[in-house]
Amino acid sequence: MDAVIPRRQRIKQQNRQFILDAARRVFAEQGYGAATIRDIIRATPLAAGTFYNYFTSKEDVRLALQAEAAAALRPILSEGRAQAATAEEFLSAFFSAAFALKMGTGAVPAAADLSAGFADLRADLESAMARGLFLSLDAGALAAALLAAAEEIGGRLAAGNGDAAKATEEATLLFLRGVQPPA
Amino acid sequence: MDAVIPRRQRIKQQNRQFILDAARRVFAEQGYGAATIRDIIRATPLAAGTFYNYFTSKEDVRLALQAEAAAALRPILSEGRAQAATAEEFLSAFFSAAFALKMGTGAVPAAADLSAGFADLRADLESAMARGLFLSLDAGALAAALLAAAEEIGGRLAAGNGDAAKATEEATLLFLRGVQPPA
Amino acid sequence: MDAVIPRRQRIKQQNRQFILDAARRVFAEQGYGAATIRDIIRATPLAAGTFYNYFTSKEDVRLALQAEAAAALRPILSEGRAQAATAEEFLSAFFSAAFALKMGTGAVPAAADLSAGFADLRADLESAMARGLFLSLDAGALAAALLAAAEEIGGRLAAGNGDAAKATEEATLLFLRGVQPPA
Amino acid sequence: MDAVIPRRQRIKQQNRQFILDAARRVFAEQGYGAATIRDIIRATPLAAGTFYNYFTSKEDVRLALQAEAAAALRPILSEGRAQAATAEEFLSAFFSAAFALKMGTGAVPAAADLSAGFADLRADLESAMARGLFLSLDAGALAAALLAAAEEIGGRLAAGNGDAAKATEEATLLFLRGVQPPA
DNA sequence: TATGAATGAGGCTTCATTCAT
DNA sequence: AATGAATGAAGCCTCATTCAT
Repeated sequence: MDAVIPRRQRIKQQNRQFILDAARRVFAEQGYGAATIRDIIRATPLAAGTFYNYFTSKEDVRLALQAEAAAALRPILSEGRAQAATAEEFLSAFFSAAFALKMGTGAVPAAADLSAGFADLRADLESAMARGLFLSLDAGALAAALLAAAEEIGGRLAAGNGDAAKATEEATLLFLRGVQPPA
Repeated sequence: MDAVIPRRQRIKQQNRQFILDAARRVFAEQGYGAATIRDIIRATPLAAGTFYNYFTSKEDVRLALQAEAAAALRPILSEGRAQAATAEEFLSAFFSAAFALKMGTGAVPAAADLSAGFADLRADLESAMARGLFLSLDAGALAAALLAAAEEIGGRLAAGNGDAAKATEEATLLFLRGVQPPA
Repeated sequence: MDAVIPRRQRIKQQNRQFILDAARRVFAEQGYGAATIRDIIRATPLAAGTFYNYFTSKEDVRLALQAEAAAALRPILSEGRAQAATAEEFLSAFFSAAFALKMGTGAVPAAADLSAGFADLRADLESAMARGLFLSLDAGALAAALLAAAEEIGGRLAAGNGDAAKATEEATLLFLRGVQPPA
Repeated sequence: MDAVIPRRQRIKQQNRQFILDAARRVFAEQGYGAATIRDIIRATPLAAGTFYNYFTSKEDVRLALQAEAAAALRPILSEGRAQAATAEEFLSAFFSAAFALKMGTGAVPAAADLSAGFADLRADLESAMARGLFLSLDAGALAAALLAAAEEIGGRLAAGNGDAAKATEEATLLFLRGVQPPA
């Protein structure tokens, strides 16, 4: 027999999700700063006052959204990296997952903000450096560079047309061997 | 004989600059979306109505600011790259100029948005690839990756503590040779 | 056999009292006008909707509170006056009881609004005038003056520091013999 | 030639007065706590936002109103008392002025809140006590009692029908000689 | 051309009240 | 009865914009 979830609670959960989904759309369209709470509830079947039964401010929604994204991104972004035996596998896994996310082909709601994965990526990089997979660089800076590059290139893929596989390959090579032609 | 600029016109020019400078500060502090025209004029010695003698909207100011930034950034970001004889020189010149800008040590007002230099960088990269300085990659993607990395790492430098010289060196090496340890 | 009060009814009585007590506090703190029904229920362990099982409006609560206060004040304020043989005893009994109430040392919940005792005081005064204890004045005006003075001076006692006994004596003399120094 | 007051400034002054007058009416009708800023501007020919060009809050208006009342009341309430040679003259001058104010027969806008005169009255009383006109009592308590009585009795006069002259006489006698019948 | 007050739309938040559970 | 979430009206305040001076 299925779990008997009380109806009230189910609706509460659903309304909360209405707001989060609407906020994701609105933030993506207008940017966080320009978005208003009214914009969010207007993108919802709920009444104005109902917003405050779930969140206290726009910032509050953003934090919830971030937590949600982090929870969803973490396993996807991390899975390939943990098993990577070489730097190439690591980078390839990272860019592949990141581009999939940005292009919405992943299982994760669109408008994913990769920055949610910063801490994980950094930790994975430090671990990989310790294992000798990577040169020892500033892991924070490298994580920032990888995420920023993935975000930008991924955005370009998502916006126009582009081949995620080829982009993954190029990005991997870029960060693997750099731009210097072989001597 | 020096140019005789009528007094009226000089004041006009000055007021326009008041608004642009205030807008740069305000946009940097609050983000473009969250900023209001009132915020801008409040950061100015001018009266509310005066804004509309110079600009028609917040967007209008943003475009002017972008044009200004592009004009100011172009020579600074480009100068070293044009003369670069090797990829290393090219990258080093780029990151050095970019970090200087982000840290406000450059001659350009802070809060510089590096994206204004995208088109130039891309062109420089294509030229460098043609000359064999760089591997032939997607120049757009590479420009995006370089700018994004510079923006992120530069932001980290500006925010906390960091050594621009060392960051320049690391970033240069990262993009020059990649992360793969020598065989 | 003791009265067997059904449990249900006991709880109902208790909830009603919760609301009345909370309302007294809230009205005292914010004033009747500024207080909201939400303020009242928030000062209660009850849920929002429950309020409407007991009262229909803020005004409704106020009336109930007033009736309660009148019922509680009446015997206290009246007891001494009824037996007073002289004007001095009358006034002394009145001020003593009033100040005790205002200072919360009486048996009655604080924040007592003395105006609830107006009608009684007026009647007592008329009776006392008829007995020749008092000069024949406008009993309504005198009652108003006595209550207002007691309220003000009592408020001063409750707020700051003050000696109720001394204040009672002074107020009694003030209204007994007036401010004129003996010839 | 008359003073040339710039038109803009005249209108500003007028609008400020619109708001103050409206606020006085609204506070008198609904009480300060229950009144809303919207109520005030609705009682005005001005637009909603205009309120904030003049005041920052309801409290701000109240303070301005109080200052205005104090400025208007001070000379009226004080004039007779300063010259009073006897306690009777003092009290008579006080009650006469106070009742005139409350009944709106004075030159001062109605809804006057006598409490604005507290500090002055207290000072006058202390001075009168020093001159031996009054018994030495707690001047603060006496001022409170007089104002409260004047407010209450004055309110009764204003509300219903009443003879201010007779009320003045009775109140004067009450505070002059007290309620005790002559032995 | 600069000023700054007026305007009313619209965003934020809380409220009274209802009603399914 | 008690609960507490939903509703939308309404209060608070700031905004973009206009326009008389």
